[in-house]
Amino acid sequence: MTDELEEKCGDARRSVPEPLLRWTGALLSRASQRVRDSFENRMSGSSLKSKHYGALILLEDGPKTQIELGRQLWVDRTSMVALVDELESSGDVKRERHPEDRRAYLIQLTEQGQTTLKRAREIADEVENEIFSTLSDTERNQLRGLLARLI
Amino acid sequence: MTDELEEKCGDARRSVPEPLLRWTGALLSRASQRVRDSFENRMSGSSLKSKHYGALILLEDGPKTQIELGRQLWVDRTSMVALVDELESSGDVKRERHPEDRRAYLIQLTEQGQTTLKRAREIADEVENEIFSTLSDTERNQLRGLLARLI
DNA sequence: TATTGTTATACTCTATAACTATA
DNA sequence: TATAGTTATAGAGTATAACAATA
Repeated sequence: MTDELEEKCGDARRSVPEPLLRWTGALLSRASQRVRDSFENRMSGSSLKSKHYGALILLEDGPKTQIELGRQLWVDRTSMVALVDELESSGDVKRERHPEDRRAYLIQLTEQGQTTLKRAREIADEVENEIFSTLSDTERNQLRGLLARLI
Repeated sequence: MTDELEEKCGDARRSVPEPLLRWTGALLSRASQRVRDSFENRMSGSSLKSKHYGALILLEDGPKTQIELGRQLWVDRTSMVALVDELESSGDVKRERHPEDRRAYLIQLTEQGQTTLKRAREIADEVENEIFSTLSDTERNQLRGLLARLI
């Protein structure tokens, strides 16, 4: 989003025009965009975008092949190459050969990746606090529960 | 999303990996993507995307300049040109000169645009019925209410 | 001087097709 | 034959900068 638009639409951003309120797709799209923008603004200076954050979260469970990571992130295998390249060049993950399948890599978190993940998680918490500031704790959990059920 | 991925991830799509469930950004992003994909798949054959649908909804209230439409849709004025071009060439809107400001156009729905809007709204209702099938009516309204409050 | 609409342009994101090396 | 990873490439989508006409 341009600064120009950011500035001009500062209010529009927080006020969805009434007719759009009835189209849940619009609500979801704005909410999603707001969270992503806020996260990436707060991470500025770092090259870590929300997709990278998602990858780090999934890798915390243990190493995964690019294909498996892509499946869980809903990212095409050809796009996974660049995603992992970026995480590797920032030092947050490394590619290790899969011991039982020489076609595949196992992507794993480095120590630095664990630090990055920790910081990103703090940022993500700040984002939620900002964006959900109008909701009570009960309502935040309600929202998460409802969203989890429709995916 | 590729057919290949669609096929392979048919389940993954509906099951967000547990660690991602805690990051609301991921939930919102998937839900938003699901609604948009479903809408655009059902509209296939037509060139109407969700942004166009949003524009038609807003124009139902009456004619608007491109800038005003862009503000409400959260679309840059340079991107509005193509968006309105597309709606105009499909015959759903027309550009009329603004009577009080000769720099501006007033974009207005054509009769065909009203028909298109009606059909798109039916599709959107189908999408909501599909995606919210796991939620009761009360829960659907709850979700919409919560989303509306955080935007 | 500022704003509306426009073009040219560039950058990101993501998808397709074709390749390699393995299985 | 099929799969993991890769490359090259092309198509959306969207941003920036600069311009003409008008305010």
